[in-house]
Amino acid sequence: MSADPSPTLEDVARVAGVSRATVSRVINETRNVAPEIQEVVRRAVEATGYVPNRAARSLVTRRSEAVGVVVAGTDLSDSLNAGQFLTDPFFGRLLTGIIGALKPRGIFPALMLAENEADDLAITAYFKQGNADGALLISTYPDERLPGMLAEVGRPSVRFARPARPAPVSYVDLAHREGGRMAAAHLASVGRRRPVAITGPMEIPAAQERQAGYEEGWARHGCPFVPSVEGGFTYDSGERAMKELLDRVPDLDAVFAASDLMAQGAIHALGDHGRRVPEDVAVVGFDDSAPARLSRPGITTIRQPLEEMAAAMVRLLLQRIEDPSPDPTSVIFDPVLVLRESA
Amino acid sequence: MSADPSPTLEDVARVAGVSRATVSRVINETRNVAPEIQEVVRRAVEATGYVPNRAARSLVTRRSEAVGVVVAGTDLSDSLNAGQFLTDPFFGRLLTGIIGALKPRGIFPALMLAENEADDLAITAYFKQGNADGALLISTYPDERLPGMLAEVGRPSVRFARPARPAPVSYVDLAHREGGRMAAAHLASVGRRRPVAITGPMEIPAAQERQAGYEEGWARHGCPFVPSVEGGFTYDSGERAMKELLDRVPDLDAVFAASDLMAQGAIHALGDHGRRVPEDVAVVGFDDSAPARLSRPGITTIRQPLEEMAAAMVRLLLQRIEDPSPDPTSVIFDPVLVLRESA
DNA sequence: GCTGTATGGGAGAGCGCTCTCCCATGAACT
DNA sequence: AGTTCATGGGAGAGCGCTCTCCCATACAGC
Repeated sequence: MSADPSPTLEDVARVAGVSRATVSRVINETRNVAPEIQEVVRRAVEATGYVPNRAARSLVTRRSEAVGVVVAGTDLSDSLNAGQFLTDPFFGRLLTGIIGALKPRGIFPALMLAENEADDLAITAYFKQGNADGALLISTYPDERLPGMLAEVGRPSVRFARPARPAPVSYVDLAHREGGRMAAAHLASVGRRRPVAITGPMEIPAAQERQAGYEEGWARHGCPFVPSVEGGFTYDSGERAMKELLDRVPDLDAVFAASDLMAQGAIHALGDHGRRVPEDVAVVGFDDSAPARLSRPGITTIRQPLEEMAAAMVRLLLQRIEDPSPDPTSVIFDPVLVLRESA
Repeated sequence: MSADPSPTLEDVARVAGVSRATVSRVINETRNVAPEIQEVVRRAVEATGYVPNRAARSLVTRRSEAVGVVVAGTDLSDSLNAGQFLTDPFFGRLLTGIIGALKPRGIFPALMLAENEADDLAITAYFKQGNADGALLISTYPDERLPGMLAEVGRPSVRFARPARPAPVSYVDLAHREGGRMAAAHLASVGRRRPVAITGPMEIPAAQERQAGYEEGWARHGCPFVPSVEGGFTYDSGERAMKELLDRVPDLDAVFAASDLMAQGAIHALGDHGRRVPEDVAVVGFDDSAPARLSRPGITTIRQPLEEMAAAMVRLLLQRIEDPSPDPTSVIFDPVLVLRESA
């Protein structure tokens, strides 16, 4: 039933009665071949069950036709946290988008976790060995070494989110500032006047901009100062931050959390303090992840079009693999307000 | 700074003043080489920044030193569901475990989604091309084609969970029946007497066994009949099933849900009907996923040691890649009861 | 009828490795 | 001293492709 040694180009050529070169040309559509001969070759491929050997092809083309997805972050070191992050709906949506965009090209991405410098080295070596032609970088925290290291070994990369410092990397990002503005505008429109914020880690550009947009939005609505506490995007940090804010601003009536997970934590903390959501306090999250949909009350949130962003990352990367000469570029997407019960 | 064309074995050999073969022997530790010469070669590798070309190596060894992780399920077809599944903490923990176990071997797994027959074909072709030496299969639903197709092209596979029908595949699984028993025993031990169950999809062996164990456990505690409703492991299905059970068994005081997500849905449904958890109704989930930890009340659950199971999958697969001759084998792990507030 | 020019096919080198031979050396026996 | 044998190094084939040449043929233009 199964061919013992896989058939090679040579075998197909013999069956078709042509040369190896001709078969190769038909398969790769690399030069004109007479239609009759194409037909004969196709039939021979069918008959032999031929599938090109990727290693042999890669050896001469110097392309692997593979890409890597690198998940970087400072806090993946224990498996629980890493599980947490891979588990983050944010990541799931992004990954699904990437896989979907790659599928038509017959590419399945290799997944790597970069937790420390040793990993960066191992990953760079992996790329240098020719295992993959380029990288899609997803980090929770600004990690600047990898793009440079990969560029060094001639591998382009595309990052999700703008890097904190300039780096040889294209990126896809959201108009975070606009997202923050939308949150403020919505909260103001439902009559709130005592806003607070739970920000993301402020070393992350996205967190800075969400917050800046939020403050800007409130400034426009006549509220020049917004008390805020920094969180870490996680459930626990949201809960803790909310408690602190309730201490500092007992009469608050609106919360913007820079992630849905933090919003969920905040809502639970509010419940513990006897505040009803949204009657007493309105809460807006960020991301539109599963917790936003599933928890009670459903969380009103700012949605990132992650699937489309993932597709853009793939497009950008494949372009740069095809032609490495142009400088890195970027694409910015618009956020969308999703209304649920919490605000 | 960067070597224009990557240095080859030949280059290293020249620098070291030995033959290509000797350098290869040192790098692969494949035969005795005099210590002094080893040293010289190592220095030359260092000096040239040599990294072996994987394609060239694969071409002759017929090994890619890569493995694929195939995520299969019937309901991944729309990106939302796929995102949902990748997003499932269950999957995140498993994937993290796999990546961790593979890392010491310098292997980064290729991720593939199998949603339909075309995908199965594409995936099989991918393996046949020599892109990966073996597959780790994770399916939510029993999918039997892939192991056979992969075996056909000479690629071993290891499955998470026992296949519904016999297949040429090793597997790693949990003692689900024992898990069900533990749930019943715990609920009985906290004084409950009117148990119900929300099962997983009954075509899945794991769902059958959890339920069988649960019923067996209650039978031992003098409760021969346990009303149950079938769910689909999801939040919504848990919510729906709970409503139905409340209709049918208004005086129920214990619920075993075959997944944490369903348990969460059930708890919300109970809340909607004015039942307090755990005062009025005790709820036990399954998996110990993030929702079990994060939701209020925290869900008492049966934990699967997914990280260790993932490591076992990797071990089994690498063994079978090394030596394909032995028949597929399996490893079964024990569940652990994790106490939280819900029961 | 001769040259110029597309057009399409074949020959063969070579990508960077591994691995099987084969050979040189020296130690350990008879 | 001669033979055997273990040890370690080199030569070179060949893995399955792609791609550059080169050549055969056909056809147009003068």
